[in-house]
Amino acid sequence: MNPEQLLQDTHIDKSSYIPLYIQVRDILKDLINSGKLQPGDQIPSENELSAQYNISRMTVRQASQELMREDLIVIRRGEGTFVNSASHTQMLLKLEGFSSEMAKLGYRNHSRVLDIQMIEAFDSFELAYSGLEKEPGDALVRIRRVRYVEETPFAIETSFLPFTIGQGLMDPRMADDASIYNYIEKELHIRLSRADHVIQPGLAELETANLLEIPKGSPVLKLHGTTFSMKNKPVEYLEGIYRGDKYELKVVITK
Amino acid sequence: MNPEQLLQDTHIDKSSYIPLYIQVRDILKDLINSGKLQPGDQIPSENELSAQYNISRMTVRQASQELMREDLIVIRRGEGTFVNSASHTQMLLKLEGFSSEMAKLGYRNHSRVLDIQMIEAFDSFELAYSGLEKEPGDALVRIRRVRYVEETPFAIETSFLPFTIGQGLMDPRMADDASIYNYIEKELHIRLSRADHVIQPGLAELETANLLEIPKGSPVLKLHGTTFSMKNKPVEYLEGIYRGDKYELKVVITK
DNA sequence: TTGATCTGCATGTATAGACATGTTAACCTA
DNA sequence: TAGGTTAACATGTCTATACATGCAGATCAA
Repeated sequence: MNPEQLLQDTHIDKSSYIPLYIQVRDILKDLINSGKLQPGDQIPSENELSAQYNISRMTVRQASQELMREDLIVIRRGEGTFVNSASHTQMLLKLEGFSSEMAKLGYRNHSRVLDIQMIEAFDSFELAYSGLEKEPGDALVRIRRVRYVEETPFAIETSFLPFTIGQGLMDPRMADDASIYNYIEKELHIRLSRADHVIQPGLAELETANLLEIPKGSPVLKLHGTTFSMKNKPVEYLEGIYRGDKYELKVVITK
Repeated sequence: MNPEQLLQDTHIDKSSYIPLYIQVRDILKDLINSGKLQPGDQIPSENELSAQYNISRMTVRQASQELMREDLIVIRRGEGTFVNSASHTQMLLKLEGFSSEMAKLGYRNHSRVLDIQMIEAFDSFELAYSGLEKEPGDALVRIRRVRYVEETPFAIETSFLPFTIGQGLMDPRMADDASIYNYIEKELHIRLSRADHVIQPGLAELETANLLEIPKGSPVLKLHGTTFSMKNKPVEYLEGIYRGDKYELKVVITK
């Protein structure tokens, strides 16, 4: 559908008390929600929209920036603006690395490496769901760590990395407190963009319980998901088990 | 500390390849993280900053808008811009109402009301943490519901509402499928803005397990928190228990 | 003293234009 | 044909300015 058809029944009211950028934002939102714009579709360019409604491009940008923050669209410089295909994602969680967050709050935290191994993809059942998209037999590096705040263990994290990324972490330089994300960003110069994770409740099994120093069967949060680079390549599949009594998910829900 | 002292050692580099608004953003971020600006402190006004660095006010605004989105500052029109006191909030979760979300995915869902009662504040231990800020003895309306997807129960939700808001829900019109949020927004014309929630894992107790049709001791997600109106008044305190096998938290983490 | 009004200052919205930079596809050339 | 260049177009950054609107404190009037 060309821009004229798409926007033909839309209009803005310059005399309205509703800000113009809100009106534009809502027009685009409606087009997406009504299905007239499908995931992946390109949205009329900023110049087209500003011409269509006779408003300045900066005003259009205010609208599209908001939609980008809401994850309804993705904006690609030089290319254009598109309806986000992951628009069924119901929830959005922003966070920083856990270490820096805890450090900011004044807690000392560190990790203890349980083991670092080279394994074959599909050794682990969950890899089938990992998004790492490895062929069977491809090499992966698996790192298992226990994470502590002060002297209390609060999580077990198992990272699966493609061999090209993980090999540098297999040598003895991989000290207990090395940050995998730091290594990927600072040493390999791969910039990370996002992670898709799923969080579920679970019960601590025996080995888990021992490592976390809690009774077997205690409630835990289980997390698994994939971290992606800026180029949208999966760089890590993570499984984490977090103590329910020491770890809670703080959440601010906004409309 | 006056603006001159505060900003005296800061500077921006107009010839840098780093965008000016990023430089300003990071200066302010540093002032906050270093403690030179304390929670509640007022940040130099947009005009002061634009004069200080000899950049346009729109560029300053780009910086402060980002910090606002990161929850580091609060901007109050007519008043000024201040360091956010709740800056320890680590995570941000966006979501829509569950019903509309499930409906969008094609699932039929409904609720069954267990009971609706008028109670006194602090009848429930958790109310002390609820943010409803009621005096002891103030009247509250408590609504307990079991929520179903198709014919399977997936959650028990207990809502505590201030009497002025909840009283309209106590009459028989409160059908099983009435949406509390719909009622508040459509009938009372109170617009909702955000909710602060905490999510933790737990184990299903006997009554819970029976209602959710799962074995006693099964893993569940426990949620509690407060929903706020646009005017920042708490309108609901919610406790929810979600089946771990039917409910998972889908999460997209972004930088 | 109380209440209403005014005023200064803060942020909110909007403009029209300039230049920078990333992406793609068409084109040209060896 | 393969490879490099260019042009068109997209978004990114930035300016200087204007007027609107919200808030708080000062001022004035009953």
